[in-house]
Amino acid sequence: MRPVARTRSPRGQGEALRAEILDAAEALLVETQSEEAVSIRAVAHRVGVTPPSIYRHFEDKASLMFAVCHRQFERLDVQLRTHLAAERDPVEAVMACGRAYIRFGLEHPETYRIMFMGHWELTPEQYRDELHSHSGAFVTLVETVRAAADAGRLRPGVDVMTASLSLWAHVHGLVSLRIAKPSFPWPDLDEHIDLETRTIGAALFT
Amino acid sequence: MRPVARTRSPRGQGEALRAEILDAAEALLVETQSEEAVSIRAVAHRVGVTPPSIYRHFEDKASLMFAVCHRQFERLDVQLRTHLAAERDPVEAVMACGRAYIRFGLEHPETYRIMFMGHWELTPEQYRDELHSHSGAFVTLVETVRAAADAGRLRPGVDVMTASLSLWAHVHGLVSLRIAKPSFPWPDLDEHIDLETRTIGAALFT
DNA sequence: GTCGTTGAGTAACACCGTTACGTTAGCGCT
DNA sequence: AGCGCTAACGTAACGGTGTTACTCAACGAC
Repeated sequence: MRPVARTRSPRGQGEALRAEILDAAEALLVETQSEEAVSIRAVAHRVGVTPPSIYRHFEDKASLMFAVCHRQFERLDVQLRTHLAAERDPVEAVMACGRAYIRFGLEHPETYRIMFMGHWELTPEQYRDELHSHSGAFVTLVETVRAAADAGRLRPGVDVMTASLSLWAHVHGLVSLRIAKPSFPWPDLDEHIDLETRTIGAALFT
Repeated sequence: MRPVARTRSPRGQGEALRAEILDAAEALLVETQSEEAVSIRAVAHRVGVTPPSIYRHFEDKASLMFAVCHRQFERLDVQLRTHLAAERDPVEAVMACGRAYIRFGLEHPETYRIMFMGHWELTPEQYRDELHSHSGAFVTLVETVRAAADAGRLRPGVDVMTASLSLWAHVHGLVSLRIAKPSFPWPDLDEHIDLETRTIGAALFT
């Protein structure tokens, strides 16, 4: 019945299974693009282990899913900073940041859905991680906006935090709507991205 | 075991139970503000009926949840048109529309979450309803924006559809972020609404 | 009064997350 | 070398979920 032969981890290497579980859960999520397909049992079966063994490494299913998404969002931050470094104009950098964010969200729809549309009963320590998680990307955004502000490109009467929140709301709105309502007659993605970034950009920067 | 006495519906009134189920499901959703609390069994128990009886009136759980949310969103459209009629300035009407949308979303967080953040395997007929559902509110928005455009208040280079999509994305982004991340240090709600509507308003209208 | 149809119940399936508890293997220590 | 403790898992089961096949009862028409 066990699909994958798995030899038990040596004494100190109990953490090895944790990594395998995380990989399996992420692979399952990416393949199926469905949260409910990532059941404890499915993950355990994939790793070649029994369901209860998962609980030695993750407190519950929410913790597991959170860890999976958390890891993917760390990659978002990396991706953001990469696209960011390529731009010289500070406002263009903000826009590149937004475009990269949108692309990431639409390329990982189920991950994005779980992170931003799931409802979590967060434990205090998860709360800290969660804040740090999307804060990673958000802080990157704020820094980029601040750079634009320092260059005097922010419209008068707009402060850094306000601009960042507006950008986040707008960009997240675009991503989550397109994920949630794929049946809607959306404009072409590239045009849509261009349109929205220009709209919000014009409202906030000079 | 049955908590509520329920006499069987007479011959032609089979639809009566459907309404009771809908009411019970909605009440359960509003009270608990939790989708998973609204189980088929919980709804059936509340109505005073056995779980399989639900399936005579709803194809599956998704259909039931959809019907519940659909009904609440019809009320959004009514609410929107009410707030709308109170404004004389066409741009102010758009802003009032946005503010009402935001308030509705934040006052019905779980409903909003299910409608815009759940993932549906929609049947073709549900697809039609779904399109019509949020289209109800969206069409209202488009009409309002068109009125502003007719009054020559739209910024040059911005068409009605573009403006409507931007507004929707921005407003939905604000709502869904505040619902999804209640732990984030958000600004005061009234200030936040005012800020965002002014930002997006300035970008689209004159 | 019979009969068919409509409205609902019974029992069960497969799956889920989760837990209490049993088992095995390896490192440290005497 | 051998004992023992403990880390690393497995077994079995509980309560809950959505869903379905089948059964039953009541009512209206003939």
